[in-house]
Amino acid sequence: MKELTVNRNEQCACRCIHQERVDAAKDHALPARENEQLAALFKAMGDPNRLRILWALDREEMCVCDLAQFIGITESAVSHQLRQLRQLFLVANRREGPILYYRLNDSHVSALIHLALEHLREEP
Amino acid sequence: MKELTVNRNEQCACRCIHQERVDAAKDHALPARENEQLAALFKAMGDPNRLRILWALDREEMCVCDLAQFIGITESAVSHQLRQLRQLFLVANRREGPILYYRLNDSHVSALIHLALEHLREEP
DNA sequence: TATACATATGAACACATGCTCATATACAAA
DNA sequence: TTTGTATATGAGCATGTGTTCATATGTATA
Repeated sequence: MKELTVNRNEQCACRCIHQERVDAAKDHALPARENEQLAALFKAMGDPNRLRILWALDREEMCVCDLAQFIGITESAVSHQLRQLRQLFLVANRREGPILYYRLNDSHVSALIHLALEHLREEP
Repeated sequence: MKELTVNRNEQCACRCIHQERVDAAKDHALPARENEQLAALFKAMGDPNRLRILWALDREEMCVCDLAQFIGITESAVSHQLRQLRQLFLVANRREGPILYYRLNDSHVSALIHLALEHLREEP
């Protein structure tokens, strides 16, 4: 937090126009922790390769090397990305022998992607 | 694109298990351009301060210095973030004298946030 | 056990990002 | 025009991020 206008002494540091709006916004703000989690969720979906992974898994489950070949990056890179997605509960996996099959973890992820696509397709 | 197993000569460079899944994923993949735009949209929503801005504007329109005081960063920082959000059509503004009032640009943004919140609140 | 394969992990590096500061632009009133 | 206010923009910097490479872990088969 930083003061905004401190050129002369004894001047009000707040040059905000609508204090009541600021107060109302603070009252209705998301709890800090929830805000961070929500941002982390969107950020996770905000990388082109991670989004490709999610989009592909929305159709059918795939293993790491499938995804690597699909996207055109190393399996290591895919594995790193999948870890992020796992930690945020965006994807889950099941083991079948040595192979891990990844899938979307819940229907919200798919719904988020399709809703965002609607937004895109309405703009010029 | 990189070959994955090239230890011995004459070996197949593809060690992917399910070629048919890879092909199907490629068939159904989003066009590259749309994928980039979609990722950019989520990325824009994936920063804690930008998300605070969007959350606040979902209630009522606010000007730059309101937002700056609400969040606790400089007006310059808010302005930089608003530019990003503007360029992606997440927010719009209207001028009233010297003051610019910002608002959410369409209802999808609000819907996206609330849908994502549902996802959050279902996980442990 | 030994070998092969699928995946995970850690280190390192190039690049992107968000902030502040300084400065520019835009509008309104004197 | 001049002054004041609201916002925008560019530069610079510290931090974060995504990738690859090297290596470790885990599982099945010989």
